[in-house]
Amino acid sequence: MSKGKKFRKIGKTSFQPPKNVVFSDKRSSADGSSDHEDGLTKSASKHDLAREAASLLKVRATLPVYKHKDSIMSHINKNQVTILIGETGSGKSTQIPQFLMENFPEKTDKRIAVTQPRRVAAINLASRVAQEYGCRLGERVGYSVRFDNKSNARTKLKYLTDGMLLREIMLDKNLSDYSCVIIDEAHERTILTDLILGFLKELINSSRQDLKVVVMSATLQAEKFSEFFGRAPILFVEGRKFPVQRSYLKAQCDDVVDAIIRCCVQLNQSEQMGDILCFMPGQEEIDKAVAILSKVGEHLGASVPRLVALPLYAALPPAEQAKVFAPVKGFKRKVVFSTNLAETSVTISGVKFVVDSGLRKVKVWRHQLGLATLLTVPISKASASQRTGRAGRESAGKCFRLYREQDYQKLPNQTEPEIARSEVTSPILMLKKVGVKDIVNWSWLENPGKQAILMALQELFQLGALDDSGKITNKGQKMALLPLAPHLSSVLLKAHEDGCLLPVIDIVSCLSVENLLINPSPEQRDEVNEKRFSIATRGSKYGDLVMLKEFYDAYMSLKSAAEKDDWCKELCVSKRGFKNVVKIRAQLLSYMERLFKEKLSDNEDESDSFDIKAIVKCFLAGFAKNTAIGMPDRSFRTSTTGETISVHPSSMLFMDRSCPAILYTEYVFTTKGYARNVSRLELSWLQEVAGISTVKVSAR
DNA sequence: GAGCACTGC
Repeated sequence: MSKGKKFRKIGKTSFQPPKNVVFSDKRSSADGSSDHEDGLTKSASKHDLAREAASLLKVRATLPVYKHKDSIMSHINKNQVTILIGETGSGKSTQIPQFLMENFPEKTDKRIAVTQPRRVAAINLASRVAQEYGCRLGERVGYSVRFDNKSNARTKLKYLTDGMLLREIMLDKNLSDYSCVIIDEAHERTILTDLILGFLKELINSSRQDLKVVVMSATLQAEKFSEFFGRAPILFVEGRKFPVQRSYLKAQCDDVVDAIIRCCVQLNQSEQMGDILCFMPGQEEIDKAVAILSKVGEHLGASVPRLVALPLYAALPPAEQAKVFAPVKGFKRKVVFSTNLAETSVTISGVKFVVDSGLRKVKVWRHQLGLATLLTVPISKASASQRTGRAGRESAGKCFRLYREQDYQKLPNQTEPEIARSEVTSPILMLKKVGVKDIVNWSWLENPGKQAILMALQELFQLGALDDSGKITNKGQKMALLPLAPHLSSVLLKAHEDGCLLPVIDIVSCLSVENLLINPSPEQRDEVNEKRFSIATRGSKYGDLVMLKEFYDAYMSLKSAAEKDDWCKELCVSKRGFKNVVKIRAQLLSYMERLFKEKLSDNEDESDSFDIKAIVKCFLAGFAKNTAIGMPDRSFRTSTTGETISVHPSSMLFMDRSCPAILYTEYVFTTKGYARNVSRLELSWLQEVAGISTVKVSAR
């Protein structure tokens, strides 16, 4: 069958989108906080809501998807599964769900789910659609993301993060609440969307033949989704974006930072006003580029705009991130040096020029070694096109690709799906939770491979989540319901068993937050380290897990928000991170109470009295394979493969030379093998929990 | 002896 045949192309539209409709993945700030305005005052009357909706209707009517409503809906109505390819600005994420709502009127008490890979997107889309629909957010139209649920029993249209829908699947594998599930941004191929698609396929072929599924994606990959769902029809709706002129390098460059700086300086002289967005692989290159460009900028003539260099990456404190969104005033040009963060998660207005290094950093899981490697690799064509598109959001733009056209041609079409290069213990525990027996032959959109699956099954067996026949255990059932990686879940369950849940739950909560401890700048480093050591008196000997507990206690002992803020600043700790820790802790505690149907006291006097050995042994239960033994030459060798591993410089134990052995929660290979979140281990502790069973489990 | 890309429950 020819590929063209299956493509039903719907409509063509011209440029000039009204600005306020291009908001599919827009976010106003980078702090990702869940606080937001829904744009409606609480006292807004029904009349006001209706009037606002009516005025928005004019804008909606100009959207490509809206114009082709009838033909799109007739396809969706006729087929159980539809693949909808909608380019940026087509309006698919806001309109299609509303069309479906009109279709499934009051008679059914079921809902429509729309999934998004990111929280902010789910929240923003829901509030926009509530406005268009003319209801208060959380009534007919709502959303549900972790820690923030604005939906009720009457909610018909619910935007959720895909993690949230997966949780719902864990609790009700038939999704009996829903009549229709829309998977948005499917092309991003996150592990969670891939899993949902697999579950949906199984469902519609068994107990839910009435369930309607729409897979929405921004770019191609349509064939893949269509084949997966038994040749579901593919609809294509053009979007509205401005043209972006692309140019390539004539000769290969060997220094990305140098090439990017040259490009920015040249562009600054020859091009009209407009901000620059540079895509770089990581923090190291970005910090370097910012420093160089700031210096170079001092020597620019008065006839060209001043260059304002700004970094952007996830580990950057929110206040620093916020700077990239502020427009620059006067005869100035903003130059943002960003990681992949600006490719999908964040939109910066004012960008007219994109400079693309063609590189990104990816974490690749080596299941045979049980370690993650962080690699700098060339991007895919799809990713290059996405980066380029960032120059055409508001007007025509230009993209400078710092590689040759022939090198572009050699790039893979699509980015490798995340699941193909990740640890699959958590996904497989989810499959086991919903009763999948044959994991290898499950309906994987991308099969992670037999070896990866076997390693994960063995891992889950060792954690006690599966029995020796591969069946999920009672413990495994509980682990699957905890919002944690299986290893951390098993730490928590062990802590409950050993009666030291409270201190361990504090530490696990801290470990659940990325970038909780910010890497201080070289100038601040000694001072900050000294302060951290003075607070973590026991952590300085016993390591990072104990340190996290001491930090948590210190943070909680502060009364006012101002004190907390100062404390965070002094110790270079993320204050948003710690707020999250507190939320996660409360959630974990309530989930544990529900799992064990008992009140787990939260008011006992636990401060200053935790038992370090007991705590570390709980972590040993979850991370038995993550131990290394000290060698006479003061290096460490992993107890599994005997490879050399170093304590990461961010660890409390980096300078320590006295540990007989170490336990760590993460093993990452960058320039060399590094252990992160390191704890001191006495050899006797290790022996007490040794004797790891090595019984093989089958893949069935 | 000196450093991790990005999400989500």
